[in-house]
Amino acid sequence: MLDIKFVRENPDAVKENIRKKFQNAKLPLVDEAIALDAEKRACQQEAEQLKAERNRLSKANGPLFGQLKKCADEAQRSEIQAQIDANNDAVKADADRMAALDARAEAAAEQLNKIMLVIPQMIDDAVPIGPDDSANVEVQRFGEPAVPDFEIPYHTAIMERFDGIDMDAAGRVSGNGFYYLLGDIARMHEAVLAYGRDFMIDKGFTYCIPPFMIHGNVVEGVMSQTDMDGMMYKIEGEDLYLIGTSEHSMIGRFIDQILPAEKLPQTLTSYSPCFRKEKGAHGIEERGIYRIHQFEKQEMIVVCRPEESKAWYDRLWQFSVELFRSLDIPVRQLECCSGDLADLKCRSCDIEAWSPRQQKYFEVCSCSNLGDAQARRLHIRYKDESGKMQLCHTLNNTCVAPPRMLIALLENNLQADGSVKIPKVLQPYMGGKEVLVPLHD
RNA sequence: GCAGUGGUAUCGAAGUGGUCAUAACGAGCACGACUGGAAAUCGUGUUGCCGUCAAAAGCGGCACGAGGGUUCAAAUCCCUCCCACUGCGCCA
Repeated sequence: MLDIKFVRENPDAVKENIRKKFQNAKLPLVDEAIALDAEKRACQQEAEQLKAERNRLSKANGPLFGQLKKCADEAQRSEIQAQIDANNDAVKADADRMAALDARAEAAAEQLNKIMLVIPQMIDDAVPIGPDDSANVEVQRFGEPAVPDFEIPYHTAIMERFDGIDMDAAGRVSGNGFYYLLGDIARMHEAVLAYGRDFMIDKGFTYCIPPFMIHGNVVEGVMSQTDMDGMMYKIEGEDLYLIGTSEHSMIGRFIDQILPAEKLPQTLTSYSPCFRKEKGAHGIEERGIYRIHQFEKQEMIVVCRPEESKAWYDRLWQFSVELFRSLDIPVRQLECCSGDLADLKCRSCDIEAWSPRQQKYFEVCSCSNLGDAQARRLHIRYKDESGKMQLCHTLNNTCVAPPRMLIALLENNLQADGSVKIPKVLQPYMGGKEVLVPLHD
């Protein structure tokens, strides 16, 4: 969501940004937006002049009615009454024109808003240019991606050795995309979450458990229309959506708020289940608990001053790297290219964990700087030292999403004998266990 | 879920169709005066959005929980919805 004033003054930059994102079909929207904006303002200006006149005449009637009540003289009374009638007639004369102008301005504003929701956010200079995810750029690796000399089974197969998963029952009960986790595997799931939570608390973040359902206007504020259609589950008959990530309710928390400057930055780590339709995403490597309709996640979000968001972005993704390295999981940072970047984002990168089975990296965290896009839609502002209102910037990053991260954890800690080492930092959350021994083959 | 009460600026609160709603009154906050310094006291200031403007000032429009309606004119009357509090009911 860009500022229409910015679009008006920098149409070429906005178009260039659209080209960089390989969305040339949207190029005409820029001129359409500018035309609609001009139409809106012209109608608004004329309507406001008429309203000013109406207000003046109506206000003048007030004292006249007062005089009318007090006055006994018949001649004077009819004179006052004539004046009132003249005022009323003058107001009525312009009523139709005013209504028409209002309607035109409103129609233009509505259409303009639709377009503005679709014009992408200006991307950060650091974003590599490319058409789709194939052009994403590996920036850095952390840890040695080891390949063991024994075979690593698919993650559901590993879990089954511990009687840790029941996909069949989940299918019967809820359909494709759900899971039952059991025993030590379920406990490990919670251990990872709890560890992630404490990790972020140690970084100074405030732990939060948010609402898991939110109103439609909040959903529209935090994500683009296309993302919304492909992700969000709506509650029938209510203005409520199941959240796709706690980012939605966490950023929504600041809707219509003017934050005192000293309350920034807001740094929060939130737990929630996440519900996603995952429309159209299927494949051989997406079975099991890799891509599901419901999972749990520890998230981190930051609301800060505009000039601080770039620094926070770097800090946030580094937290993810540090967390995964503390669990001995090799990771890499993958910078999202312009074409793969969601329309609301200025910059985004994934932290990917090493899969020794596939011998490649797969996404476990996603870190994004939304700039002022969410703040503009949700009216999240702060008053700076000079008393001026400013939009905040918002950022979010996965701390840990256990079902998917369990895949990395199990694969990277699997031993030749089928047991799974429990990383030291997780042991306190696993009742002190150092290793999980399979119950059967 | 039912009933009652309420929602006005940073907070409390007055205002029940016009004749000072940006909003009385009280508090808070900021600045100034007084003081050796402070308290107290006195004075001044203190909503946001949009438009106009290069910008500021100024001017105009909009906003009294949200959205509609009646009217020349709505915080005030009517309708729908939301939220909070209290009581009852139900329920982890």
